[in-house]
Amino acid sequence: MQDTDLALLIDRFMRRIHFGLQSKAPAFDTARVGPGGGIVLLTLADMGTPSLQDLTRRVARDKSQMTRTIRALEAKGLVRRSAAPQDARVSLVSLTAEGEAVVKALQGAVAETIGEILAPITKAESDVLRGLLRRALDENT
Amino acid sequence: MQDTDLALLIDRFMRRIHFGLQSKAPAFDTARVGPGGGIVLLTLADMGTPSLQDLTRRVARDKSQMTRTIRALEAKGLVRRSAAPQDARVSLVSLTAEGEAVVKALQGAVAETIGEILAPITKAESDVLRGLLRRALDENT
DNA sequence: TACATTTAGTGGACAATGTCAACAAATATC
DNA sequence: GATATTTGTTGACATTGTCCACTAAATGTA
Repeated sequence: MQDTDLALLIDRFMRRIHFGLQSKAPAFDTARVGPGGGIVLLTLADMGTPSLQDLTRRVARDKSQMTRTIRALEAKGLVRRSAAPQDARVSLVSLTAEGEAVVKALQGAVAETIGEILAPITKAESDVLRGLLRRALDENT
Repeated sequence: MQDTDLALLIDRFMRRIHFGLQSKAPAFDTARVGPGGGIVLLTLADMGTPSLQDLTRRVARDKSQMTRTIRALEAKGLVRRSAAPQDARVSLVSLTAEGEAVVKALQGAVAETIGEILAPITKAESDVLRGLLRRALDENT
């Protein structure tokens, strides 16, 4: 089955990124943010000030997990929470100045790692790759 | 940073697959093989009879983790180990008949899930996607 | 042959993450 | 106003990841 292959490829890509970042750890270990925290920080940089729930949906993790991840990031001063004006249930999450600095370092390390992985294909092709993934993932739900 | 986006997209894709499969669980829960076991089984179907080490490298997991995963699959009768003729250290892993049956069910579920995720793009485009990923991941190391 | 070195796999211990269910508070619905 | 739904929190537990030490077999080297 061809589609099965795609799943394995995606998994391998994920692990490659993981290992690549790990090997660069000393260079970007700005605040002992693990993989989980890193994904949340990068996503936050992309979303601005989402509610905890929107953030949870975007990264496709469990609510409870997100509560704990955010609390850890907050304790490190990288993230800030504020109550939503119109709805006292929701809490809005955003990066602090310190958090943004960590994000910059993270982005550098991730970009470098991705660059290494994508070395066999051209820049134009990697643009195609990104475009296809974005269309597939953004458009449904 | 654009490349950072790609990392987040890959992560989201991975999670999508995960959730998609989970929602189909009753249909393919042939032997209570978790995500970890599933990846190993699918990879085995692709590799034939690799050494434990080759398998470990391919799925990019830790040796010790692989030892345990294989043992669990073996206990379920899905996988078989044999000593390598020329080198008594290495143990070769392969699917049993029962294992192949489970793989077939898995492949069906995975293909269905991937199909749903890739709905927004055409078949030709998904071929391009797979081709690019394969070239990026297969060619280096 | 005798020895050190490398390689393949195993096992233990612990951290991080995933998952599920129960829960309080705020809001929406009727 | 009574009830249901949504948002986030907490607890408990399973799965997975990671690191390190260790055995046994193979390889290299004197």
